[in-house]
Formats: sequence, structure tokens, C-alpha cells
Amino acid sequence: MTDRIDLKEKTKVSPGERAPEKRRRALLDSAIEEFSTFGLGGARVDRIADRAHTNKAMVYHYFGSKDELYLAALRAIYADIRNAEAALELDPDRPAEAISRLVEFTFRYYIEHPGFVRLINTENLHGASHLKGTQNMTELNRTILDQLGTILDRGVEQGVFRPGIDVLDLYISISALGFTYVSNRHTLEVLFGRELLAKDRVEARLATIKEMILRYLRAD
Amino acid sequence: MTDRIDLKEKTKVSPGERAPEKRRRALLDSAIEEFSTFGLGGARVDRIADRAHTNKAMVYHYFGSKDELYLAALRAIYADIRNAEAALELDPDRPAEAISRLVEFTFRYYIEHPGFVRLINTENLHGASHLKGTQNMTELNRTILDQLGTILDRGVEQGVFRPGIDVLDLYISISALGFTYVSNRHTLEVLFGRELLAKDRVEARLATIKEMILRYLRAD
Amino acid sequence: MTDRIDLKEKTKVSPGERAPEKRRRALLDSAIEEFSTFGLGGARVDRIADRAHTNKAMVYHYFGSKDELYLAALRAIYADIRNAEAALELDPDRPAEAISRLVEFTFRYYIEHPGFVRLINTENLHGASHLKGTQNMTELNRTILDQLGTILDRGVEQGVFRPGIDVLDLYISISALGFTYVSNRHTLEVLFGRELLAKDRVEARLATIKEMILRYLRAD
Amino acid sequence: MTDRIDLKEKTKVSPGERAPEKRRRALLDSAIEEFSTFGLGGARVDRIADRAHTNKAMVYHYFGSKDELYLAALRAIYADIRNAEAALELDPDRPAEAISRLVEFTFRYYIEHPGFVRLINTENLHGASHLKGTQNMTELNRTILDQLGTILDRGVEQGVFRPGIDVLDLYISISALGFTYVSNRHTLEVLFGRELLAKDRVEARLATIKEMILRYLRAD
DNA sequence: GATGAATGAGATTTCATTCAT
DNA sequence: AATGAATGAAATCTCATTCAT
Repeated sequence: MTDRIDLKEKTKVSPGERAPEKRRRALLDSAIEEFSTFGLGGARVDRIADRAHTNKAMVYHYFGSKDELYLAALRAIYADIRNAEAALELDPDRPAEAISRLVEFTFRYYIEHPGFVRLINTENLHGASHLKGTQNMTELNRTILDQLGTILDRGVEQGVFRPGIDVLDLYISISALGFTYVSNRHTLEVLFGRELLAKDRVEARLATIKEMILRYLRAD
Repeated sequence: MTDRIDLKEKTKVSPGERAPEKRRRALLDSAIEEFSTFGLGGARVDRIADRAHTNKAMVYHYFGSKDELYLAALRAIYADIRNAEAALELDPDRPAEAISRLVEFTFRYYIEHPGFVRLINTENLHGASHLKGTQNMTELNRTILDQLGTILDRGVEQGVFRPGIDVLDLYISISALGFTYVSNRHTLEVLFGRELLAKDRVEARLATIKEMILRYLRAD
Repeated sequence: MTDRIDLKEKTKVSPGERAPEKRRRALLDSAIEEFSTFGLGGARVDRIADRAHTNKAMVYHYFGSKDELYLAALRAIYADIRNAEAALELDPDRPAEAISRLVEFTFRYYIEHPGFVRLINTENLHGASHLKGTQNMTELNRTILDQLGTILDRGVEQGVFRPGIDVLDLYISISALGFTYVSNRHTLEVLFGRELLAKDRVEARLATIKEMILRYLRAD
Repeated sequence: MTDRIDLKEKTKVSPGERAPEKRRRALLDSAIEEFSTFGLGGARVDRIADRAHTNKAMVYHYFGSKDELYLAALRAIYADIRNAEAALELDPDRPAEAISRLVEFTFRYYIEHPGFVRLINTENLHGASHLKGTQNMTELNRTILDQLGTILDRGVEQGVFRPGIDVLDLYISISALGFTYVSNRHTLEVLFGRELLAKDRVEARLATIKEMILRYLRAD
């Protein structure tokens, strides 16, 4: 009945099994995959249920509606990356290394979480209208900018970075150089005939990004 | 019946008017707008027809199916940007200036053609599956890489650029720094509370991109 | 909405009632009626659903598509006649009587099951393309030929039938003499101005068929 | 756009060519083929036009509507068989031979005009409702019954046929034994796994029909 | 909590018919 | 007479959601 296009799944739970929290997370993972692949309008509640080895009614039981499930998925990916960032302990006293580590973390996160990348694209297609209604977003994201600002300041103090760099603008650049590489990789591969996620290609790209960001910051 | 969400339109053609070529283009423009806003699955054939001041049956008359219309829209945006690039006459004998102009063209094109940006995102959500079946894509896109390669070589000869830069990698960087800025601007605005497309912000971002690319290329 | 042309129905099931098996059969009966009246292309899924006191979506829920429903209807009428034939216990030791009973059963079955007759005509319009894909058809229909063959052999042994009769050819004759009478009765009635299904006419026709078949078989 | 399922055609006329009568006949032949294959509801005006190498508007130009075209096709096949029958000159003074020739003519006509057979089936699916509105049908068909009646009478007079045979009933039998063979051949072939229209099979069938009819008539 | 049946609204697509050229 | 564009109505099919068990 429903085409089973993709069967990736993370949280494993058998049909019939009673495991509310696991089932909820399985549905959420399935939803991230589905929404990030087909967009909000193209996503099918049936496929989300199938991929989580359950049925549609469960989606409504746990999440109320397709839209609420979408919002839950969106919140989940931001929560996930925040948790990952929290584990990063960047040392502002070694600014170049800190930048380098942040760049690497960011790039690898995108590579390893294609659902994150695609769901953000999906939300942007909709003008971020769902995210706009969500509380706490600005505050939660200050942290990373604050960290980055501290690193920049210390770098300027140490004479290794030039002054006058806009923190948000820098963060966008760090993100952009990896994000587009992952996000647009399929069209880029067709247009230019090169596979982009081969292991050595990824490492080369990472080197490029690091060099580009650090050269941009470096005091001459 | 159909919610008329957006009524932007380019090619004007009245209902009932016999103007096959104009009507075809009007449908195409409308389709680009629709698919780039709602994605493939979320797009509504009814809205596409309405926006082109005609009816659904014409979509099928000209394009056969929703999917084929989507593919036609995709081809159209690539044809459009290729035409625009062809008008750029970059002088390889002034390599830094040529790079600067290419960077500027690219960034401004994304800003002025949000449908282009969103449609590419949409296609990437689908793993570029539609584009994969399309002929000529690799050849058509060689041009820009060839141009860029010539510029790089000349820059190295003149001693202004360092050697060893990968052309495609550089092109991806040039694209990425502007693409993500436009593509992700809605979520970025929510997350960081800054409007990104205000006029002065755009100019500042352009300056950043130019500087970042040129510092990356510059021979030390 | 839908014109309710005909409301004959066999299996009764109310809207909303949870009765999967009954509903499935109600849809099947309705489909037999509809397809046999309008042909495959002329049949309307809406009318099929209405006649079964449910809605279109159920057709797709149970059968997947209009075509698959058509095939299910086709299988059903063959299953039905096979079941009816199984109840006939023809005694090969009284060959003339056995033939007579088979002729009578066959003719009356056509008269009482006009949907069977029309659906077979419909399928023949399409070159039996749907039936061709169906398994088991040849085996399932061997039974009747085997029975008939045994009767013929016994008749020859007893000296009442002449030898050399082709079993399938005979079966086709038995079928044809009644089938066309029922199947073509409407045009025949217009062309020749006689009502064919009046009670006494049916009995007279049955007598003709019996006589024709038995005279054909009789040893001189 | 329209699937070109079958391209059989009889009257050849190129697109653009101005040949009203030929074009009319080409459309009629195409219509017979189409209606007899798909039924009235399943027939497509587009396909009818395609098969006649012209476009839909011509159908409306010549025939006014799909329904009128159907009726024209129906009239045409009856006119065609009437013309063919007129050429048969049956000699009532040699009654057995006359019957034999009528049987043979009838059977071969069905074999050679499958569109005739199928269109009659189609019209019967609709309860002959179109034919009912048509004038002259009863009179036109008296001829064949009159001829047959004369032959029977002469046969009885000569002592070769038994008396008391109903003329219409006999005609129906003659028709039925061939009609069903042709009409139902596709399902019969699937059900019983024998090809029915192979040349020798046709001759064998013809022999059966002749024998069955003549034995039925023969005075003992 | 869990399941599959049931539903109505609305989606894509088809098609007979008309119209402008 | 001939053509292809244009149209509206209606067809098939899908899908988010609810309900009975």
C-alpha cells in the first residue's frame, strides 16, 4: 500500500512491543528521516509509521498531528546538536586550535547528520515559520556565539587574529562552507561528476575549510 | 477552492488567450515559484495553474505530469543561470578582479533568485534523483570550471595566487559562502535574531566573502 | 454526485459498520454488477462504492486499484460457477441424462447470472488480458472437461453416442447455444421483435438446445 | 499524450489531406475498432482520431459527438453485414446445401469481422439502448428470416427436414455456435489452453456447426 | 496501548467538447 | 476543412485523521 522507500531506522522497537519512550523516539527518528527527505507537504504519515514499525494511529496517539510531529522533529534535531556542542570544550587560550576544532566539529556533524541538514533546509523552504513560534531559540543559540566571541577576543589579544571580525558573520561562514557541501552534494555530484563524500574527499574539504577560515582571521 | 497563497508572476498571459509559448513560460515560472516554495510533494498543480491564469489541464497538455513539470522547472533554472553566466566576461589577465567579479555575481544571483536557491534545495532533498536522469548536465557545467581554472592558472603565473588550488573545491566555497546565507537565512534569523537581507548587511556579507576567498588564494 | 443507476445488492453492510469480510464481499458483488453493466472503462468506482454503502477509499483499501478490483471480480465469478458445478453430480452411467442435466444447468446458470455473462464479454473485449496473468486457470477448468469426457466415453461404450467427438468442442457448443441467447438477447430482441426471456420462451429454448446437442451425439 | 494501443486501420488517409468521404470512413473504421475494444465508456475520442490520422475536432466536425459516432459505427456494421448477405444467393430448392452455405457464411463473417462481434457485445452490455432508437431495424432483418423460412419449408416439402422448426430459434442457433466461438475465444483460450483460431481449428469448428445444425433439422 | 477499518476532503489526472486561427 | 490550444467537469486515487475493537 505505502511504498517503503527507505528503511533506515535508529531506535529499534518491534511491532506490538510496549515501550512508550522507545516507540516515541523511534517515531521521532522516522519523522526526521521522512520530513527531511520529502519536505513537510511530501512526507507521509503512513511511511513514518511503517519505518517505526507501528501504525498511523500511534503518531496521533503520541504527537497529536502531522504538524506537531514535524515541530517535535525540528526541536529534536536542535536539542541533539546542542547536546553535542555542550560536549565540546574549546579552550579560548589557544584560539587557533579552538577555531580549528569548532570548524571540524561543525563539518563532521553535518556529514554525520544528513537529516539535520535536510530538515533545516525544509524549514527554510517554509520561511522558518514553525521555528518562529518556538520559545527559547535565540537564547539557546547565544552560547555558541558567546564562545566564539571569546575565542576571537583572545586571539586578537594574543595578536594572532586581526580585529574587527563580526562573530555571527564568522559563524555563518564556518557553517556555510560545510553545510552547502553536504546539503547540495547531490546536485553538485551530477553537475560536476565528482563524488563528494568519499573519505579522502571529506578530509580534503575539511582542510580547505580550516585553511580558509584561519587565513581569513589571521593577523598579517 | 485553492488557496491563493502567492501571486507573483512574470510572464503575463490572460485566460483564454492563444499564446502557446507565453503560456508555457508562464506555467514554468509559476512552477518554479510553487515547487521552490512547497517542495515537490507539497506543490499543488491547481496553484501552479492559477498563478499562470489557466487551468490544471493545461499543465498536462504542455508537460504531461506534475513530475515532468518539476523536471522542466529544474532544467529552466539551470538554463537561466547559465545564460546569465555567459554574459559575464571575466578577464583572466586580471585574476584577482575576475575572482572578485565572479564572487559578486554568484552571491547577487542567489539573492535575486530565491526560487533558484530553494529549488536546488528541494532537488537535493530528493537526492537529485530527477536531475540524474537528465542529459548534458556535466558538459554544460564544465564551462564555469574551465573559466575558473584559467583564472587560477593566470594568477599563479602572475605570482598573485598560490598554486595547488582545486578548482571545483574553490567553486564550491564561492558558492557555499553565499548560498547558505540565502538558503538558511530564515532559520538563522530566528536563531540569532538578526535580519540578514537588509541592504547594508548584504553588502557587508559580500565584502566578507570576497575577502575570505581572496585571502585563501593569495600567495603569501 | 454520482448517478445511482442501479441499486441491486447482495451482501448487506451498513456504512460505518466494522465488518471487513462482509464489506469486501459487498464491494465485490457491487463491482461485478458495475463492470458487467458498463465495462471496465465505463465502470465508476464511485458507483461501486455507493452500491456497497461505503466510499471510494474502501475500494482502494481492500483492492488497491480499479484494475485489481476488476480482476478480483473476474476471479470471483469463475470461483462462483465452479462451486455451482461442483454441486452437480452427473452420473456417467446414464450418459444421455447426464448431458441433458449439464446442458440445463449451463443454460439456467447464464439466465440467472447475467453479470457472469456480461463480465465474460467485457473481458473478451479486452482480449482476456487480465485473465491471462492469472494463475491456475487451466487446471481449475480441467474438471468440467474431464467429467464431460467420461460421460462421452461411457456413452460410446453403451452404444448411445457416436465416437470421435472432441470434448472441448462439444463443451463450447453447449455453452454457445445458451450464452449467445442470453448475451445477445437485447440486440436480437430489437432486430427480430421477439421477447426472449419470457418464461415459456426460455423453456422452449432449453428444449431446442437439449435436442440439438443430443441429436449431434446420438449414434445413428 | 494518448497511448496508441492499436494502429490497425482500413481506410488510409494522410493527415492534412482533404478527402471528406475517405476521412469519414477512416474515422468510422477507427471508431468500430475502438468502441469494440473498449466499450462505449472506455473508448477514447483521442485514440479514434489518432488511429484515423486526424484530430479530435474532426470527430465533432463529422459526427457531432461521441455518442453519435458510436451510433454511426453501429449502423455501419449492420449495413455492412446486410450488404454481404445480399450477395449470398441461397437456393431454396437445395435446402441442405442452402443451410450449409448460410452456416458457413455466418461463421466466416464473424471470424473475419471481429469488430462486428465485439461491437454487438458492447451494445448488448448497454441493453441495446442505442439500437432501440434506430428506425428500420426489424424490417431490415426480416429478409434473412424470410429466406431461412422458405428454405425450411422447402426442406420439409422435400422430406429432408422435419417440420415444426421455429425459424428465429434456428437462426439464433446458427449464429450462436459461431458467435460465441469468436466472441469468447480469448477467455476460452485461457481457460482451456487451446488456440481456437488456428486454420485447421476453424475448419473443424465449421464442420461441427454444419453437422450439428443439419442433424438437428434432418427428418429421421 | 495498539490495531486496522473507515471516512471525507482534496490531490492528480483524464477527457469530451469547444474555440481561435 | 483542418489544427492544436483551451476548458470544465468528472474520473481515479491519496492521505490526514478518527473510530471501534
